[in-house]
Amino acid sequence: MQEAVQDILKKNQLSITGSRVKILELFLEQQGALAHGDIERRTGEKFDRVTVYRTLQVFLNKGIIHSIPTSDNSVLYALCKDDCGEGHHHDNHVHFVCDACGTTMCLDDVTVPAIRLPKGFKFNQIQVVVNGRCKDCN
Amino acid sequence: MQEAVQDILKKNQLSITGSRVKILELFLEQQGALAHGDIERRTGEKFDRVTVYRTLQVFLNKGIIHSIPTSDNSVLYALCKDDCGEGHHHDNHVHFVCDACGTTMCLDDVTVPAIRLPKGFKFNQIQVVVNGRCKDCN
DNA sequence: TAAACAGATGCAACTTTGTTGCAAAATAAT
DNA sequence: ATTATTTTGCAACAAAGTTGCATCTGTTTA
Ligand SMILES: [Mn+2]
Ligand SMILES: [Mn+2]
Ligand SMILES: [Zn+2]
Ligand SMILES: [Zn+2]
Repeated sequence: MQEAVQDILKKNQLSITGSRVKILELFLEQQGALAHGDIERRTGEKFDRVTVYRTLQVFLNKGIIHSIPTSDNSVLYALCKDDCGEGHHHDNHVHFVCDACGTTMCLDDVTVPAIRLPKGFKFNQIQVVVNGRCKDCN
Repeated sequence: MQEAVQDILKKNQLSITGSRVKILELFLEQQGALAHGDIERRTGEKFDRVTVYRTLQVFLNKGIIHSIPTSDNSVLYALCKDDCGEGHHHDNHVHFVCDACGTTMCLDDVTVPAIRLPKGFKFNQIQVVVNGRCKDCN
């Protein structure tokens, strides 16, 4: 775990600091997605709110995490698989939000389907967010 | 236009007030989606911010408008087609965000595709948001 | 290893966004 | 026209996010 964290930071040419290590650990030891608020709480308010914002921003830019849009206006973050890098995100998988337990997760094995757009439209990225009940809440 | 607005409000058993009429007009004379901020600006700050919030909330509940999640955390609203009602939304179409001009629109003719979820998952709603270039920005 | 450098952090102050209670005003019903 | 019901605006507040700047920490170099 410690190793994995350091690897990721080094690979992305980021200096190894307390907040980055701690926040990355949170993502690694968690299967679901995390909201900004979750992170603040689970770091035990050890870091300034501003630092958390900036750390997440850096991770986003480097392609270490990606953001997941939700219908209730909150932004969630989840780890990217290793083929994402600075600028390029290749997270073409479906996201699932459980209405019962609230968990939001990446369905890495469910790829987003092709969409036929009207004439003249060019697509760049397709986001699919599914609401429902996860396998633990049935 | 005036008639259409009154019809919609009456059909939904809403009293006809200045803010409701004005905000509904905005939606009718606009093809794209509107953010809360757009609405405040385009009503000329004529109504209190709180009133705009509450009006949008009422329209949402009644199924007059629906909300569109975007990757940058902002919530957009667009008119529902007439088969939506209190509680039930039937907006199973794809939403498109133009990276060039920023417009967000409903692609009413593009229905959301079926998604094969893993065993044990039950879906309720599927949101598809496509980024790219609209037909005016090519 | 120590000094120098670059980058990250915390703090304060601020902006923007959203919420709530309540009295006044507007709308609808009688 | 009077009454009853909703809606509105205000004020006060809470939550979320941003920015500049001085200080501190991690990294590099000698
Ligand atoms: Mn994901
Ligand atoms: Mn729509
Ligand atoms: Zn669940
Ligand atoms: Zn466009």
